[in-house]
Amino acid sequence: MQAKEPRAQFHRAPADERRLALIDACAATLARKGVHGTSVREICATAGVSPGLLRHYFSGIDELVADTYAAIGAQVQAALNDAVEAADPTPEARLIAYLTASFAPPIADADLLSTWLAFWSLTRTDAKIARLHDEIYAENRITLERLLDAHAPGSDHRLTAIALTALVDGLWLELSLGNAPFSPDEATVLAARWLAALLPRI
Amino acid sequence: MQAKEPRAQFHRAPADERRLALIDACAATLARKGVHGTSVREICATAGVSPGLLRHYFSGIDELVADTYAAIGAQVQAALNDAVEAADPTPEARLIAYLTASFAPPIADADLLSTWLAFWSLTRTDAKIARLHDEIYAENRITLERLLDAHAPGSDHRLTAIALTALVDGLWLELSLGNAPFSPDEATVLAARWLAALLPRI
DNA sequence: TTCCCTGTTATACGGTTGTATAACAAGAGA
DNA sequence: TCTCTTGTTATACAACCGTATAACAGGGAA
Repeated sequence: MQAKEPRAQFHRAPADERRLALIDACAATLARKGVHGTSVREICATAGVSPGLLRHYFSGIDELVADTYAAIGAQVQAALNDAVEAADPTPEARLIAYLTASFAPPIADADLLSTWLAFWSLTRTDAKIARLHDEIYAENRITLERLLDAHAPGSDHRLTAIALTALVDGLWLELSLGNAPFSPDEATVLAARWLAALLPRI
Repeated sequence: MQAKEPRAQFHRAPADERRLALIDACAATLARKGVHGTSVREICATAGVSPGLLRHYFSGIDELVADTYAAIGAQVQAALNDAVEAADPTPEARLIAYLTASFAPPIADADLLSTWLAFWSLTRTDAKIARLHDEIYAENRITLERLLDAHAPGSDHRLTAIALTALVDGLWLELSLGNAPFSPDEATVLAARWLAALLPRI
């Protein structure tokens, strides 16, 4: 005979804290199980919470994913900015630091890539995700253009920033996918070399 | 009252043809619906075939996806090679053609990107997909190194090929995601400029 | 201590998933 | 024309999906 299970104990958390826990759990699940394996139940299990609670804080799983994108995007941008601030205060060192931060943790990370791939793959079908993508990449590009301008003032760095972003993204992708035919150090060398080729000393 | 539906007419196809049709349908579904919306039923509906048939040709949906990756990868490599052969027969023109073919159809294509993202996202969890990825990228890199060597013989082009691949991948990604802040023509200009910076006249 | 609001859980629902299986019929070979 | 192989369909199944709802209980307010 089946004894009736007592209702599980639980803790009432402040709204902000619970929302953040769900966002973290969403990112972790996307990283570990991929888009395919990410469900309401899986996310809530990771967060240690009953499945129904998700809809108490979010209109649905789509909104949670979008909010997770925004949060992860901000984390990445913050990590990049931290790297810049930790570098020597010369324009060139700051620029190199910004470019090469993508080749070391926490940015070069298989989990982060898995999460990011999930966001990319939603860009086609979810307009909100597409808008977030545009915002995040625009901010990234503007930051890079500013650093380029500090290093070589006056000229137009739009295309240079676009190309450097593409290079870094491509190297980051291969590194994070695993089994890359080059090391993080080599990626750093490449970024520095290409920067020097494009921006000879003024 | 429900009249009993007559069994649908069907056509017996050669094995190769049916397998190919299912692979095409799988790619189309991944492109149109994303990983999330790609199911056995969806693929078979796209192929105009009953759901059970998939398992007559593949051990399951995972094997079909892997075979689709191999097929699409071969198509991409073929398109790149076609671009090279259509170019002027000078080493430089062939090299540029290889690099910039990624910025025009059929390679710069939102559908292809969606499919590719699905493959990438499976790399973590599916060892077969990971192995395919390594093979496809290794072949791509070797081809590029050969073209580089024809243009500037003698030196070691490993890192150059890696960097050019990363640059092209990054530009291709942004172009295919849509709303890129640059045009395909600008991407072509960038690839040519960076190539010139790395490989000054011999 | 008691009350009461509401964050949280448990459960239910219809729909979809991947796979298994048996019945059917297309179409080649005799 | 007939037979037989087998490619194909139809159906069934348990497990899972996202969401809706009502009952419960944590814990601050009084």
